[in-house]
Amino acid sequence: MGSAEVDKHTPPSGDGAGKDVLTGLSNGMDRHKSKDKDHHSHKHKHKDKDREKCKDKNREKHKDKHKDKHKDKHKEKSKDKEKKHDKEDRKHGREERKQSKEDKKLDKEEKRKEKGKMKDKAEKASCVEVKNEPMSEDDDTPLASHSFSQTSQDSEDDDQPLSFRKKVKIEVKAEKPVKRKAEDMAVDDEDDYVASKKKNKKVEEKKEKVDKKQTNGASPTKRVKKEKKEEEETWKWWEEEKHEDGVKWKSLEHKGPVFAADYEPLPGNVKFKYNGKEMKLSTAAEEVGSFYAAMLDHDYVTKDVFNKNFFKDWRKFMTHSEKEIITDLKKCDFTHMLTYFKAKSEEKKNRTKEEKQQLKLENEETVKEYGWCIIDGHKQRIGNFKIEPPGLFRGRGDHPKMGMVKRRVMPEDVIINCSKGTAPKPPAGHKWKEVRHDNTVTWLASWTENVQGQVKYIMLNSASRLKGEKDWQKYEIARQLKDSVEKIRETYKEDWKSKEMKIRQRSVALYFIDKLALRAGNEKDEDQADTVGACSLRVEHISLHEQKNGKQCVVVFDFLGKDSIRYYNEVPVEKRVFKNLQIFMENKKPGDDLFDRLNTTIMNKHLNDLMEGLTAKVFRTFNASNTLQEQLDSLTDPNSSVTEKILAYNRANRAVAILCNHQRAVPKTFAKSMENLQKKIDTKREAIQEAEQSYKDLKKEAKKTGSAAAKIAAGKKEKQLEKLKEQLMKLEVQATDREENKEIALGTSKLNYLDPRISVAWCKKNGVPIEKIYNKTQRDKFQWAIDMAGPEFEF
DNA sequence: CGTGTCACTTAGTAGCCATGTG
DNA sequence: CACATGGCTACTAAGTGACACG
Repeated sequence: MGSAEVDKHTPPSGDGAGKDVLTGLSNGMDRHKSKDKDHHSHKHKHKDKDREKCKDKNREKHKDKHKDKHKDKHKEKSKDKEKKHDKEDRKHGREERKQSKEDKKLDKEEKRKEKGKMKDKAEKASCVEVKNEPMSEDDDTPLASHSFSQTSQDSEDDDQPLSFRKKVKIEVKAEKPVKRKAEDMAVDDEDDYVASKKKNKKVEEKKEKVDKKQTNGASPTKRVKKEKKEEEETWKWWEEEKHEDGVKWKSLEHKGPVFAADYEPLPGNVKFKYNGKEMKLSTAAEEVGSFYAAMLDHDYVTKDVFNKNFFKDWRKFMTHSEKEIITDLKKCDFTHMLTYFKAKSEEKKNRTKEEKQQLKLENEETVKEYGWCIIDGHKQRIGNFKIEPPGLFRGRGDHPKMGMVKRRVMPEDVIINCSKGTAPKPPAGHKWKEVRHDNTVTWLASWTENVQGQVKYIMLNSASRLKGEKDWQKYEIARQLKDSVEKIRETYKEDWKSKEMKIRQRSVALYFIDKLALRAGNEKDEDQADTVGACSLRVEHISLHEQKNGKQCVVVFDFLGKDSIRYYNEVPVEKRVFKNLQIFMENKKPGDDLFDRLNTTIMNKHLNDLMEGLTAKVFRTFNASNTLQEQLDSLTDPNSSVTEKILAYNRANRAVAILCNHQRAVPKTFAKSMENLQKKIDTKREAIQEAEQSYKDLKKEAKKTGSAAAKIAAGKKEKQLEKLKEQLMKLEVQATDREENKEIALGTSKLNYLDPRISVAWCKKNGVPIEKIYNKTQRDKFQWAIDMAGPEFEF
């Protein structure tokens, strides 16, 4: 992680903002962590007790987890590299945040008690007080000094800070024997299905072509025409009628997932040493130990949390006597194991062609057998048909669970979902955990992973109908937003003036979501990395500057978002927003929620009222696609070469990636490859000069002598020169492109945010082959768009 | 209503592999 | 032909958001 992570934490370049050295974190960060511990575990106990009431099964596990929590609490973190400063700071902030949340909680509880008595009074009072929340209109007086907190303190419930988010997740609970859905669903094999219970709200798209779809593309003529391979790949599902609401398929048949290969014990000559002495480990302990050994070169092993988690989990796999001996990870010597693994992978690389061929074939075989399913009569590719192999959990950022052992998944853990009567056979000697026939979901198989306790799914590939249709629908909603966004913007701007704190917070958060394409920011548990989005921003994540770099009312954002990617941005905002932020931050500690009366549920409920189907993430899609469209319109010169057009496209794409903060680690080989490219350019330049010279000479000579041969030679040279120039141009374009791209990932936006029809239309309009924009997988994923968008399509 | 569960999308990266180059 | 290099795919973590339940 190390270097990569550091890279990530540098501000994104290119949008003109954010070049500063990180400052934002300094505010109040030196605060102390401490005491929170007690509160914390207290909380846990409560929770757990409650839970035990309902589900006593998990008792043991929970106890176990308790211990974890305690131990993990004290992070000693001794030697730390400078680079980690800000991270450290964050951690402190977090500790404090926990603490302050605890405090708030207590506060609130007390209040609640009182409330009973004072209810009537409070109610009356609140009406008044709400109105009294300060919000200076246009005047310039800073509001920072106003005190609203007093009043709001005792005001009624709905203007109270939301209750505090804490909830320490259920640690991997034992599976409860779920069945329900499958059962109350009277599924009949062939083509009966239950209408969904969900209400629908969907985007009705044009679905005229009902005629075409006499049974699933079974029309023989069609088949014959397509013949050959990918007949199914050209299944134009987008011309067919949609399933009725909530139903995802009518028939589904597959072979079940592929399990990870069994563990192969190390050969006897590969030794593990403890405290300098060789030691033969039991198979289980060896397997888990080898996970660690294989990561010895990785940055993870320098992290305390990682080591601690690993060691603790590892011990669970040891025999009694091993446990007794191995008590300190530091005394473990895995180097021999690592050497062995390295040698093995080297060996792998050096395999002969035949061996490789053989392997490839075998691979193809399993894909053929397990990589496809038949859904509604069509063969479709499965996205991930292999079950995740065991290993060490690699959480991103400061993940409290990094290093924990991810257990091997057995058939007994796996739930199969398919049509009745088509269940795949479990591997010999095993049974499935369950077979269900739920056609309201899209997954083929699922299991619960032990580290985070989340369900993992086997689903279809993105080229499939199931995924494609959803994707299409996503963009349709985004386009709808385009139509109403102006009104929505007016509304939230109006709301900045609202008397009600809650509404002002909501409107400011929405402004961020819209303007900056921030994510919604759901609440997170304490046992996940500490990252935020719009609704979960904390005071410590922004700083306000009346004046910065010649701009007024600048808000500096500096926080870790999804995947612990840093978001840094300096944004000039409207005065009203600025003032509101000042108020929101008043009397709060750095670790407190900026929008304490807001969460994503509230936000999304509001959004849904504004437009059916609207949620926070739609803004990201909309803004991304809209930006692309605008950028393409303005950057594309219809008279330029294809190369230049592609550069323009990439630039537009890049603008979106910057908007969405899609970063990547600078490729390790970047500097070198850049150098090489530069060299090439230089050589090319020289070549051009030479060519120019000899061209001139030839021309002169031709003029002088008038000989036809000389003329021809000159003409040839001219052509050559042109060619060279073109090559140079290409190289230069490539260089710029690469430089501008070094820490920006274009793929994510291309794949998830940009309506493919925009790109398709652009290609068609500008005579750019679609292959220049989309590779094979991408073309597969976007078949629908490629097929239906003409050059005139506009987002 | 708060909380947990479930399903599904979005995300970055490791490492494989095709490809071009010297 | 060996090798570097960049592109792509597979992988899986980490989000969002709907809904059920007590």
